[in-house]
Amino acid sequence: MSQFWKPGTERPRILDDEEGGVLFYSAPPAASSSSAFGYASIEKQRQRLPVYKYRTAILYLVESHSTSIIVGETGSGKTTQIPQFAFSLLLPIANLILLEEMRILRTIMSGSLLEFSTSKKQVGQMVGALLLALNQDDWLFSLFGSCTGIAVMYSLSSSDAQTVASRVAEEMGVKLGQEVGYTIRFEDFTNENLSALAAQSVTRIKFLTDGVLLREMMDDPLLSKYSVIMVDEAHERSISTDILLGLLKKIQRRRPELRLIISSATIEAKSMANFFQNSKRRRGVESEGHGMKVEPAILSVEGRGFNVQMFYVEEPVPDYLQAAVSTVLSINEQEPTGDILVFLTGQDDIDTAVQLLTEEAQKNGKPFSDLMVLPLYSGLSRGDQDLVFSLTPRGKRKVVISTNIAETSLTLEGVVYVVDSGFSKQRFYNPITDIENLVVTPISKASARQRAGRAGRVRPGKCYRLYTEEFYLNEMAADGIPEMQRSNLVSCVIQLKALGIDNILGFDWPSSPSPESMVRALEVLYSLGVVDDDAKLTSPAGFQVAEIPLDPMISKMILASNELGCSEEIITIAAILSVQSIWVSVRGRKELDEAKLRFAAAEGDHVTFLNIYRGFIQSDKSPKWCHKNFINYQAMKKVIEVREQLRRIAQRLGIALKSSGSDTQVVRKAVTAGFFANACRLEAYSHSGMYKTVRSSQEVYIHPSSVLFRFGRCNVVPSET
DNA sequence: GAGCACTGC
Repeated sequence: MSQFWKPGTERPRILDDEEGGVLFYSAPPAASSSSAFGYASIEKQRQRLPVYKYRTAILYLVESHSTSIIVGETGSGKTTQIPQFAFSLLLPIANLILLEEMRILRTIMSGSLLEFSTSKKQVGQMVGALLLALNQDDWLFSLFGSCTGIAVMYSLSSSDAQTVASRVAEEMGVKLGQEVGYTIRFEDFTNENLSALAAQSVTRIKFLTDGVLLREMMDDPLLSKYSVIMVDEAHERSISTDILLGLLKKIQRRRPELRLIISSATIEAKSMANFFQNSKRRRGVESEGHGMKVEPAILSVEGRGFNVQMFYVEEPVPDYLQAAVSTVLSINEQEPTGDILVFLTGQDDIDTAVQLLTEEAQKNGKPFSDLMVLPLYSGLSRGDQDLVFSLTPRGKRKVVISTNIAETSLTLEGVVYVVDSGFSKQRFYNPITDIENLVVTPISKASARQRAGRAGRVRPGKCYRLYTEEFYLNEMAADGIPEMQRSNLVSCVIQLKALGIDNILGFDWPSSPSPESMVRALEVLYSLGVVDDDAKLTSPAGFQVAEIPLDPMISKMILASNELGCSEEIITIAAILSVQSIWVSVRGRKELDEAKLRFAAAEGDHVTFLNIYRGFIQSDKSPKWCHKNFINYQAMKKVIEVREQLRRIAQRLGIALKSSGSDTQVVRKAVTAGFFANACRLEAYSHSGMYKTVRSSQEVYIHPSSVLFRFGRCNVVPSET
């Protein structure tokens, strides 16, 4: 069986890192063990992963610390292996725990964060002791005694959760959806039916997205089904990650037996440790009773990437786009084969660079004709994105020009050279004007390292940084600003409210958002009537809005459509608003504009969306129809999915599905009921089409992507009703 | 005349 440390044998050593505070574990490589699950070649692959030789160490840390922070670079194998390690701790319980006990335990553990009482905790310990008695040989099992023992890991994107889950299922030789499963927005591929326990096929390792885990907390605030929770890629610091980290810290106080594994990049590890350290001081004596270390453990696992040689420019470059293009050309001239990945900021830059390089290639003949230049950003159609993953033809060199989608979300094989502009587009939020902006901003050191690492996946690579070494060392921020501090917090605040966290300003965040943003979010929620004078969720509107997995302004619009009798239309609009864009991105704008005109409605974009949706349905959801009309087929498919989900939720909330037919006025009233906070007035005598917001007289203009941009500048925001 | 990247029972 597993090789974790037991009392009486030599204890693994934990060493202080010289750089201060970070603990490294020095472990002799584990002797290769025979696999319990066939698949020899897969087992060999597993053993080659750097994280594999830390197996004993990781098991030891997870047993003896309530929080373990694993610092692992890309390619270390932490995402697929650590859940399996944790699983081996849970396995014996799986065989012993009885159905009836599980049912009791669920009841015991499902109290809310606020209502959890001592007596319940005592029962939990009692059952824990019972399990311990069943396992006299192994003291470790008491640690997990009061749970059903499902290890969880949460992953950043839904496609990650899917691919990682199926990989892990394969490695363990089990069927996906049984012992190993995943849950993402539209797919629940798990088996949590307790009667499946007898058949041993109940899901014990579940991969899910942050959003799903947050939703699960609304029914089960203590996440009582899980005995180990692993938060993967915590350094990315998305809003959901930060909310989760704050909540998990709270849960730890109520469930000292819960084990957290946080996977993070090096630079963030210490601040993460500090965050979890603080909570335990307050907990004090209580945690000692469980025989666990109070301070979080940090373990560092090396990545499997190859060495990447760095190059910097000697002088700052005046134009990173030009610099990127000429760097690509000189790599192509001077360096041996290997694909090139260029990081720029956005679609505009990327299309320009692609055009420049393609022209250059045609102008110069060989060796430039061997270049295969491809753009990569999320707005591309599926087909165009797939080109990037196609094999590079023999004798060709692929040049992928990308946004930071290639930094974390997508991995390209075969890249040997990285050209890093040093910039990315980031969202910034101004709570005073209540406006979110995308701004080209210098990246952080953490991002720069991540980008460079992309060059070392297949063999030693080279990274060309279009900024000076001095800038990197002295001026670049170590980490990016957490999303929480750059965003509108309306959705975030209502989620916390729904979880029973009323003191938003006093919440223990990994990094606090500005009080202005939080106050602004509360203001909006108050004006929507979803929180009351005491900032508590109203009933039923507040609870209903929290139930709908959309921006509260959109949710309010859906509620309003019920009384106005246009819910069919409004859920269509809500579904379209929740996808990125239903238009394909085209370089030549003329055809796109003409296509838009075919659907454009004088009433504005929302009614235009309805026209498009109806057209799509009438075409029998035809991809051809989409292509003809410059509409993104993948996006429309998602609209159908989201709409179906919203329809179900609406029905559950008692919203009658009703169409207003050709009456668009009620539709506009419903839109206004949700979005009145954005109302603005056309300035009299303004020739530039300037509007001012009703709330704060902020200058605003119609966005060029709006149908109203071309249709003349009529004031389309209906007066409040 | 313009859209970094994700997510949601």
